[in-house]
Amino acid sequence: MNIGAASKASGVSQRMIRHYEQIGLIPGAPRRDSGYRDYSEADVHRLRFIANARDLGFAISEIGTLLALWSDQNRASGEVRSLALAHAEELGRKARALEAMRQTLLTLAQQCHGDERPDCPILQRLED
Amino acid sequence: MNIGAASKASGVSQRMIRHYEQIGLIPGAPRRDSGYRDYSEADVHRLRFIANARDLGFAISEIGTLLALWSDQNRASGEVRSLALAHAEELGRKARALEAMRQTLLTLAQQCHGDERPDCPILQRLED
DNA sequence: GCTTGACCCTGACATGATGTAAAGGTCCAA
DNA sequence: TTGGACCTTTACATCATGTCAGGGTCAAGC
Repeated sequence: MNIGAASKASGVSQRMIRHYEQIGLIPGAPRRDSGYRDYSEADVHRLRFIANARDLGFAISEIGTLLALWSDQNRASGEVRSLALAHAEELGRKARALEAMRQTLLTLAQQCHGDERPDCPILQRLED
Repeated sequence: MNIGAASKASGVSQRMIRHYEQIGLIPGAPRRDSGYRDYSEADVHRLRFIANARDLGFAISEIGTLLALWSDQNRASGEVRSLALAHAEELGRKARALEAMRQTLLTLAQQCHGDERPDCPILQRLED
């Protein structure tokens, strides 16, 4: 399977497939005489795994660990679980930070009459 | 005032002050004979404005608009308000996306016994 | 006056994940 | 055989920020 087909089947862009190969996240695909990369179903499976992990917000480095655990038949599920929980906590931190910014903005916007007059509590707050 | 003092007074790193100057977010500071940049209180004031806006998650391009509105005595507060509300909505979108990822992970982690056994619903989910 | 340490300058490289574009080789069907 | 769709590598861009190197400046103390 060429990289284009592997990309379509996995949902990972060609650009990122090559990138993952370059940074060592996935092994280099075997090449045909033409130099074209050749992918198997198992490769596509792994790429889909990566895409799913990205969709859950895991960073590339974490995905490296997940891939290692995935292919380790003797893994302890506790390891995967604590990695997931740590990541969930990090996501929560980020979400709360964004939400706090949002609340601040909503509060300020509420205090702003928002008409033609130049007077504006939002700008005043940014000044302090 | 040298850039170091301006940085301390405003909370913006020297690196970022130079960067903001380079991308045109702030005007270039006047130079002494030595080539050192020289900052006024007004400059520090503007830098603090930028730092506050960054803390509220505004992107540089948005801050450019905010700075223009800030220095426009004839601005309509409605403009600032709608910019802030649009940004708040964007923050909400991001926060909700992170929260959804987090919930998915927590649900999966709950279904994972998390012990020495290799069986793990989290990895199974990533496979699909 | 000289040294020393703290400060400043520019330029470059790095991050993380991804897109895009250029310049060129390959494959297949008509 | 030709055209179009595909592949290759390389390089540059994004966004905000850090850090480092190699060099100039300033001020205080000797």
